[in-house]
Amino acid sequence: MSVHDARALPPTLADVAERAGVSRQTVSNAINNPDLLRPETLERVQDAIQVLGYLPNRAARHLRTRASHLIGLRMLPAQEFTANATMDRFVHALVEASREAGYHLLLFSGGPGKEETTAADLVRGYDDLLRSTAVDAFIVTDTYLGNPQTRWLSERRAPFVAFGRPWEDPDATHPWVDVDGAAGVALATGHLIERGHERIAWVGWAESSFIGQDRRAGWERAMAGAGRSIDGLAVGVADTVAAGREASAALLEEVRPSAIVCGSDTLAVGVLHTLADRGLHPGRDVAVVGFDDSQVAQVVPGGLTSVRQPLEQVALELVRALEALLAREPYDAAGTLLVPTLAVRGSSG
Amino acid sequence: MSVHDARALPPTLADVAERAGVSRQTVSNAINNPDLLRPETLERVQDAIQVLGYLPNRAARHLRTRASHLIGLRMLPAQEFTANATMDRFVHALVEASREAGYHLLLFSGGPGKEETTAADLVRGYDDLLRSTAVDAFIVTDTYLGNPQTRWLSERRAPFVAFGRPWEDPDATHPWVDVDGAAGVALATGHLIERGHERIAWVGWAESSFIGQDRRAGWERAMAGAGRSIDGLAVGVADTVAAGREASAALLEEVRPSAIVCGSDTLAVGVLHTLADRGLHPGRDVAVVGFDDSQVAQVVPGGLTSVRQPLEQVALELVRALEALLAREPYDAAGTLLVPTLAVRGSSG
DNA sequence: CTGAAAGCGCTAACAT
DNA sequence: ATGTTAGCGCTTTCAG
Repeated sequence: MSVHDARALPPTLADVAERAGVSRQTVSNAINNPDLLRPETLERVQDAIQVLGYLPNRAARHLRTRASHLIGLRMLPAQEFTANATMDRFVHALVEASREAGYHLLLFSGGPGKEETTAADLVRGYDDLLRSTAVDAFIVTDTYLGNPQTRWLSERRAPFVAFGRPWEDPDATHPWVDVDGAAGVALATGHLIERGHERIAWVGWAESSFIGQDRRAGWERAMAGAGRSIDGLAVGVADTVAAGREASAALLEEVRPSAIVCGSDTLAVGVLHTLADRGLHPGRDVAVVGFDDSQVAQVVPGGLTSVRQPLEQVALELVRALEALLAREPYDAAGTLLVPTLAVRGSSG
Repeated sequence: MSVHDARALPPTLADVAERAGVSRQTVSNAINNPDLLRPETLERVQDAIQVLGYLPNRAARHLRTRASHLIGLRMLPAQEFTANATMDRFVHALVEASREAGYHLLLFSGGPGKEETTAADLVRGYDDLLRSTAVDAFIVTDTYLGNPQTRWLSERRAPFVAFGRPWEDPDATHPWVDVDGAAGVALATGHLIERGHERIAWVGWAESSFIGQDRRAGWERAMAGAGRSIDGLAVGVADTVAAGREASAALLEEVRPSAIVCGSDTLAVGVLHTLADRGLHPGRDVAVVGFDDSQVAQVVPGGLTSVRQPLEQVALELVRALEALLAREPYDAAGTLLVPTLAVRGSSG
């Protein structure tokens, strides 16, 4: 690979054609339909491509084929710490997954500013990219916020796939991939039951979010499956460290659970604080499990056992769905539900 | 904003021109050189644009103007936790900053795989995007790895700006923005000195990285400025929690510092582990300061005081430099050094 | 199997 | 101040 001055214009099809002694379309065919060429010609063209370091001009190709090979992903402003970390891990996974499919990720941000957030503003970023034909499709991540994006994109018949179930709209027909939160929490709860815990409490979100309900359902299911009562063992609060701390303090006073399953690592960290306050040892005195396997779970003393979302797999499935969608191939499953794993660490014994 | 079927082709210049009763060029001028139009005509054209929901086709514009308005950013695979979190915060900031300048971020990933990492592989992503004219410029973040990117891009005369000083090549002429790690650590150390600490130890990286040396220099400078000896108070280890834990345990045995400044939050977490092991209270018995203001620093019980990089400002400066570069405007300063702040929490008293 | 012609949507350069 | 012409680099007809 020779060092080629980037200010000089890159070689074009015509340059390659001239060097190989063929016409431009033959070069085009060599790239897009190599089977059409006689092997001998093909090799000659490929040599020329190699020597010149030719790569098709994306703008020209995009203009002609109406395919940018770009996927739009909206980055929300920094949020609650656990949610953000998950998103960031997801972006990494997505970059890899889309690369293998020949796509690049185009990042854009929310509305025009924090001040006004009308319905139109909420979809502005999507709308602009769509109308300027900047991306081939979107990957939508914030389906749970109850915002109008998915519906708007559907109505507009814009190609997109979602990370997250269409909770509020069971009739939605777009492809989606989600992680089975209930299964993850059931896994965590089962793990604690196996370890002999009887009174396993739940500290989750107060907001009646679908995700929160889903995760809690996993705890209930596992408890019921083991014939355990859940009376007074559940509490719902805001998703903050302070709330987790207070809620767990009250639980320890009142129902004295031997283990606590949390709806998020944020809440679990709050529980760990409470244990520290009282000189209790996580895992020995009270077992604790979080959700999301954040960095905090990994470095906290002794480690925090946590449910880990298979984001790499989510990314892979999403890109696969997107490819099918853009190729107008029949898409067999509307939605895919992936099962998380449990990262077991000291806090569960 | 009417809901427009995205499968139908978006309106073009010609559509707007027809509706406004002008030529295509006039519409183009209305968008790019509105001053050339008579106010009356301009308004008519703008109305038509509004009604049709017209936005210029990016591929066509890109092809014609040779400007994609895309900035390439390479995402490295997940790394040590602190470094990753910083990168992710930076990406968020960059999305915002570039939006305001009319740019979007194009994410791409490292080499073709983990197996082979030849020199050519290391720049493959950059090379491909450059040759296919996919991006206008790059923002390079991993200048400290000693990899050939910056030099390669320079030789190739590809437009780029760097987050990070050209440590190894003082003759480099590309624009860069960096955070003054030494100043940050000096700030932290000064903070501890103010609080009356005499024996302030340093736990940093063993690897002779420039960044590590820079940060350590800040500690040395502050200590010297206050007339404190640093004899036996510095230790360099790998950037892991375990290493920070062991190093601090040894320090506490041998030189009994009253405060410990760390080269990273990772190391600081290790120090916190050691304190917990010995029943010591961070901030009361031994003060601890980290670097990077990671999420862990924020949620650890009592909180971890930490040096915070002004990444939002870094992003802003980088985009500003990039705009100047692409406009071939004179760039006054080759490099900009920004000063971090200190997020004070319980661990420093 | 290869080549010639047309055109994707836009803007730069030149007419008027 | 507005219109006309040409062409950015590519692929998709359609002929040979």
